[in-house]
Amino acid sequence: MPYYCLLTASEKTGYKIFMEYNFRSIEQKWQQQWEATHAYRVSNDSDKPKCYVLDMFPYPSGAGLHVGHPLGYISSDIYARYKRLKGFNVLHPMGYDAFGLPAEQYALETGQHPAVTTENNIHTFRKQLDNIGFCYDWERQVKTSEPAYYKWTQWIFLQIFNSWFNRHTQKAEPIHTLIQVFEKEGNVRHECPGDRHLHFSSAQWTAYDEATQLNVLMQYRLAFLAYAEVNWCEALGTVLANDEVVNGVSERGGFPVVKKKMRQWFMRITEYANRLLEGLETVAFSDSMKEMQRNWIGKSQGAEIKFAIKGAPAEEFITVYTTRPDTIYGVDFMVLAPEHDLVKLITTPEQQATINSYLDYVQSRSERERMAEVKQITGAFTGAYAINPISGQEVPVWISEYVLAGYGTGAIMAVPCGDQRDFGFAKHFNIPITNILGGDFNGQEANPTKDAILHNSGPLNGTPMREASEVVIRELEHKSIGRRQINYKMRDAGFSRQRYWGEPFPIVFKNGVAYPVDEKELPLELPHIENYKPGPEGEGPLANVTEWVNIAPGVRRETNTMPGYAGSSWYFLRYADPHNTATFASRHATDYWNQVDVYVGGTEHAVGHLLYSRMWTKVLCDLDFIGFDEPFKKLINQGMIQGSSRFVYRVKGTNQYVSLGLKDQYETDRLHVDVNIVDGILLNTEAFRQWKAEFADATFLLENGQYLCGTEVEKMSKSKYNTVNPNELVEKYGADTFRMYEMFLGPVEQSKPWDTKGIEGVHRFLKKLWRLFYDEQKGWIVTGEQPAPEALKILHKTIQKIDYDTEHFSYNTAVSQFMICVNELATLKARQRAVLEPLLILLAPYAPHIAAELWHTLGHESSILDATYPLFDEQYVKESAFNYPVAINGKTRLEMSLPLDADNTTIEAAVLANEDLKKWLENKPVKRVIIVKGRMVNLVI
RNA sequence: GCGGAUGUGGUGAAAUUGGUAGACACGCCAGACUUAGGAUCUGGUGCCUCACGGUAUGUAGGUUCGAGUCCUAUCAUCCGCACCA
Repeated sequence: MPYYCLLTASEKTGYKIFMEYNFRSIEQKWQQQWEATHAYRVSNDSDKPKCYVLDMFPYPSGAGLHVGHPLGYISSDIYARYKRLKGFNVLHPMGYDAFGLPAEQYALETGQHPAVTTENNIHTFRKQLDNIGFCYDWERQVKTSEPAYYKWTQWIFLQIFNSWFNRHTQKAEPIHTLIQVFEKEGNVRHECPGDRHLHFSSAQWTAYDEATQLNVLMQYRLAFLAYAEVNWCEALGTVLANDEVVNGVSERGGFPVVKKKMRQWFMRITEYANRLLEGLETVAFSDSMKEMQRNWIGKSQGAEIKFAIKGAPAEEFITVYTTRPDTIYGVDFMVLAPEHDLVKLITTPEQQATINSYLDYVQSRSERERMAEVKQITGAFTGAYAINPISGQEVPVWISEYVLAGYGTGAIMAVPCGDQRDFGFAKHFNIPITNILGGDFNGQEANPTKDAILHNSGPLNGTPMREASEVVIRELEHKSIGRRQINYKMRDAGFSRQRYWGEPFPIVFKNGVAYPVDEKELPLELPHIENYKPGPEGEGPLANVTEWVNIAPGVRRETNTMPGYAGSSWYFLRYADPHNTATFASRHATDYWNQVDVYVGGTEHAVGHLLYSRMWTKVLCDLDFIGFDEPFKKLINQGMIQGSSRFVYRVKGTNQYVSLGLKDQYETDRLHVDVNIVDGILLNTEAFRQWKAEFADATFLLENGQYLCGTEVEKMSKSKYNTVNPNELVEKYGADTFRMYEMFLGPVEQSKPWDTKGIEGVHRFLKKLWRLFYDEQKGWIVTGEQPAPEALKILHKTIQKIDYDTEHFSYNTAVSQFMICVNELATLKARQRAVLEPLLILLAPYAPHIAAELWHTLGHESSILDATYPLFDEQYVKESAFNYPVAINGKTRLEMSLPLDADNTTIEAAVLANEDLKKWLENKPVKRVIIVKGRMVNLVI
């Protein structure tokens, strides 16, 4: 480590400078120092135990970082530094999820290439991150939009494309093993996941032409092509994301959006449903997080039942999935999803017009709306009747938007007495309701119980529902009109985007059949374009780059790109070996770093990113590229930092603004005002006038000489002017203060609104800490004396608490403990090195710069980053007596100091002998004495 | 609609997991030092009450010697729901 010129307090020059806590020069100095010495460089070879601490990498948006982002980053940084002090070799990398829609949208509006804006944004992010003093090993940075990175995204995609899921072994295997099976025995033992009704023998397989064979294989591949609906906006000529569609029209321009079927790539994640579910048992995610994933996967047990259609050909059935086969006699009608293939076939001529107009209506409805708006019951009768395969009863077939095509079979058997939505539907359309619950159904609402005795159920009458399911399933299977079925709510994950700014697929189509590009051709680079407009027929912009798309006559490249989660599904593996050009990461590196020990990020990724990356990890593990099948051992969810917006009230039609308390006397418009020109709720009126030209002539109606703003907690966003830039706070108070303040706000997992106000308290704490070392007049005041027992006591209490809290991510209480400790040491005037030195090590993960500075001034040549973490010693904190609260009937009345080793009899005697107690006892006899040793005494009278 | 989370002073919160509610801070009040204070230090600060005391953890019940913590019901707010990342 190069020696840095440091002025100590004893030197005459610069004497004054180091009297005060000058965070700016300290932080700058140490950041430069750490960079120059590569202090955060991490090696893949070490004798130390490893620890992998990872942040969810950010999408580098144009808005830059706001105070919400660093919350998780600071948490993980503290943990990483702490683990390093504890003797671990810690991998703590950072990178950018650099592909994405906003950059492309911005390109569309401004003509700037996404690669350029993304690079600019990354630059801004990096500057902001560097300010806060993180211990990232930047030599391992990844950017998902770089060819050197997405080469491996494409490569992994090809591995997934070239794999199938063997349900017998529950593992992915290379597709050639499946071909061998087909050649030997057809698909008798391997049900086709893409089309269950596909059956062929080995003879048939060998007779198929190549295109047919490839089509069949596509139905097995883990990355596959299928048709699915997208939000199609004719006017914009493009496919829209769900959040670009508002109330059935495009967010931009308000044009109508309809659903359109397009050929798309998918990940067959449903094959992994069970393993994703079981894997949850092996990871340390919060219960709520596991619950969310379980619900998303949505495993249910039930039966698939085929209902014949009256008057239709015998081979046509309405197949339904139900978790309640026991209610089969309660089926009063059937409901198909409006998109169901049978709708066209079974609708009677008389009902055709009704059905058509209903289908038009449904076209305009988003899936979200269809699920959410249940109060409004809609539907249409097809005119057809289905025949209950168990009871033989004929029931009408309806279509309704509350049945979704993507879930189950896209059709349900409706049991209104047991299902509230079915009940509402039946009531609304006057469909008679069969009561199979007897007295358990009141006719006013459905009763979804499983504990009733069946009525009106033919031979099942009198059977408890829980037993009936089994009976019905057996009969269905016996008659071949249904079967036991496990169903998952989870759907295969759409993996195509009709966009430019994403990874190109390494796929070419020859006469419409998909072929993988040779691995040697990777990376398949994204061609540079100037025009970001969509291609014909809703294809992505790449379709316009004809020279890139058309390779040879009849040979076209795939023009879709991969979605945002492609690059993020495996990036944690790349950090282990980021510069490898021969493979995505060497087996040596992934074996060494293995699973991420702690993963920190927001709950918004609860299902999407976490499930996809878990799936990719499982595939790579099955194919033996890595040695573990769960990527993240432990997950910490950081809460959202909400914005706290401020409002001014403009008198309608004027440029006059009235203070909060006076606004009701006027008719006003509420306007967001930049929180950065408001102190608490006091508006800086001068800054307001300068904020925007339109406010230059603003006049104010004040209360008590002040302008008070209204407040509201909202999402932190630029448009609400409630974002707070960490840079400004770091500039004003320093990175150490900022880091500790973010942690002081409350538990990491909890969401809370941002309020800058309290930061002063943390800053004062650091200044107070500084004054333990430096006196304004005397300068450096640390001594080598033996510390007082009180000082050692508070030190060791602090060691114990900080160690525990840091290990458990309880950083808010850790910061409090630092404050308590420093307050106490200041009161004790404790200046001894033996107390202050361990305290600095404890503090180093939280406030690394000030800790490093004082450490250095204490005379250490070696870095505090690798100091030895202090050990807690109980002898210093032992107490001999405890101040017992004495309660009567649970109400604390007085306190008594008693020796801690006193036994219950002694305590009881001492308490009952207390004179002050008399007035509380009101001469009533003590019925019972409850003593909790070392805690409290309670007398019951 | 489904799923998840959160409700404690004026504010952010703490509470060893069933045992003295409000630690630590912000803010506010009073005072000291100071040429000055947006520096620093001291004291106070849940609410009601002059006080004695009473009362208090979204609301309503319950279990318990004892409940912020456990149970039941209920209300409110926030987040996610598959093409934002």
